[in-house]
Amino acid sequence: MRSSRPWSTNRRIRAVARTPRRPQPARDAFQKPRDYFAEEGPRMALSLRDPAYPWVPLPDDSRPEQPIPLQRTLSPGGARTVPADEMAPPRCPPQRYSQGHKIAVSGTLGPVMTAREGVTQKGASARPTSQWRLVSNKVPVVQHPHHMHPLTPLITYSNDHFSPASPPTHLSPEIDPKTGIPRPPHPPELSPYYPLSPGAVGQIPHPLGWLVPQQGQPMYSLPPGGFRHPYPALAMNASMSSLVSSRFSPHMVAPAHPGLPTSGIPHPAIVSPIVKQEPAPPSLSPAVSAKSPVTVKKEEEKKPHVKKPLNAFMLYMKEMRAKVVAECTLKESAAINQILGRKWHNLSREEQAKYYELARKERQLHAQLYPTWSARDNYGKKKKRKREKQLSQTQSQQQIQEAEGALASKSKKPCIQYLPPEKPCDSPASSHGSTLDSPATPSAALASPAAPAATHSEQAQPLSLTTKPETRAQLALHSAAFLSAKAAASNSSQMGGQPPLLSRPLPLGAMPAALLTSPPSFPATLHAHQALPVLQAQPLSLVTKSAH
DNA sequence: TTACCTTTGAAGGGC
DNA sequence: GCCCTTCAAAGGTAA
Repeated sequence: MRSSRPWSTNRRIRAVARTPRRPQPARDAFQKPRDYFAEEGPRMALSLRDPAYPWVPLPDDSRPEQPIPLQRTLSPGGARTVPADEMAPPRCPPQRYSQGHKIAVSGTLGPVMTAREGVTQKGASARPTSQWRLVSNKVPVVQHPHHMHPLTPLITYSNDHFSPASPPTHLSPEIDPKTGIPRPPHPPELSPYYPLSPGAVGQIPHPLGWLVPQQGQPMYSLPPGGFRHPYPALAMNASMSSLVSSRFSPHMVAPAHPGLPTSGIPHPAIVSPIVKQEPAPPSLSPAVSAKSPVTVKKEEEKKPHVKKPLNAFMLYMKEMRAKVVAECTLKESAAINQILGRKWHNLSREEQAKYYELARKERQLHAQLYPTWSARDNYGKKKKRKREKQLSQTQSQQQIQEAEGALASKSKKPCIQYLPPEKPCDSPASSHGSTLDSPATPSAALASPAAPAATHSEQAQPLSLTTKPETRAQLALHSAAFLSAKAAASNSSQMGGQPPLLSRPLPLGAMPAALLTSPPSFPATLHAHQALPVLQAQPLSLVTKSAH
């Protein structure tokens, strides 16, 4: 059982995977409220407006995994200037990516991240206790036919991310996001995501009023006593009600017990290959336990697929995807996700905190609705080729070098990076002119990726930039290809007429840095110690990886 | 038809 | 406690 590690612990893990362990700094130095991400019920009342809510003020460069533009320096109080993503829309890659090619960067990661990690782990248990799990049953439900996130309409914050000038297409009640065909207007009093019949729902205050007081208008409702909370000790507050009424709406969850009300509205987090209603989990049935393995397996296949609760970034993606798509006329999720990843990093901590809080509530509610559910339950639901892919990402250095050898053969198809190398979306250049904004990454350390980080302080860790088969020259060419007319015009106009960074010839030696879209955030498919020696002299080590 | 791509975060298990 | 793996969303693309 692990505690949640909300601040990119896994990202750190990805980034510094297989890097030599370094002495960890005192963790108290960067502690944020240790129970901020705790999932105990009483702590849910913690408000974002609570002065005690924000993290212990950290200088931006203390969070190396998140490159923060220089003009978006956070004051100790959390005030910020205009974020980059508010200054310029995402620059859209003019060309689609080439599947099978990837550029990944592992950022310099300092001790702060580890400190946070330790804090979160020590702060509080992030998951329901075993007692919880013993109490309730898995709720058999059916999958909601619509794939729209029910939380999305709820997380409409006041900033521009949540109140775009033009509603995303998927939020528009008039245009079908997939077909583009106008669709009948949706009753304003009902959520566009759930065609709940007016008679089936009542009126409740906006669940996220603590976040968006101006949107405290009723959205959904619960029938009086319609939802029996399985955990009386965890009385739902308004936020909880919001989630219950939306993503984990009891109306969408078939009751685990006959006494519970039924609505017939499927749970959005449930995926079931076949619409079914099982009276009880097979594992709990003695009859089932006596069944043959084949039967059990079949029933296992029939079990509803309770999906994982969305994390903060997923919530953010669902919220912003349509906006990015609208701005970029890009529909490929891989490219969109890259943009969103950058935008995510460019969010202020306050903005991210909203999503972390939402995600925390989602997890909490999910744990309450499915106390017996485990993330492990969904293991194997997806095909295993992905696992093979990930294994290839963590292959040995020798294998990587072999892949690099294959790279040299140039036998692979050209790669088009999704994002333009620099400032593709909103990240302004650093003051030192480098497009790589990695505050905690001294260039000296970058220049010697293979060197132990300790030589440059504990904060320095080598960056590595990995790509799938592609030469650096190809990368340079492809980078230039990012200069679409639209992106160029957009950036030119929004950057005071300055030409886009990539519109200028890019020296080959500068490619690694220029290719960085969100340096510390990229998965560490390869690492510094795996970099080719020839690349270690570069500000960032550029390593290639063969396509699988 | 289905897996892959891409992103970050959470969770679980191994060691 | 660290490290690794898997999955969550999404939609075009490739196999």
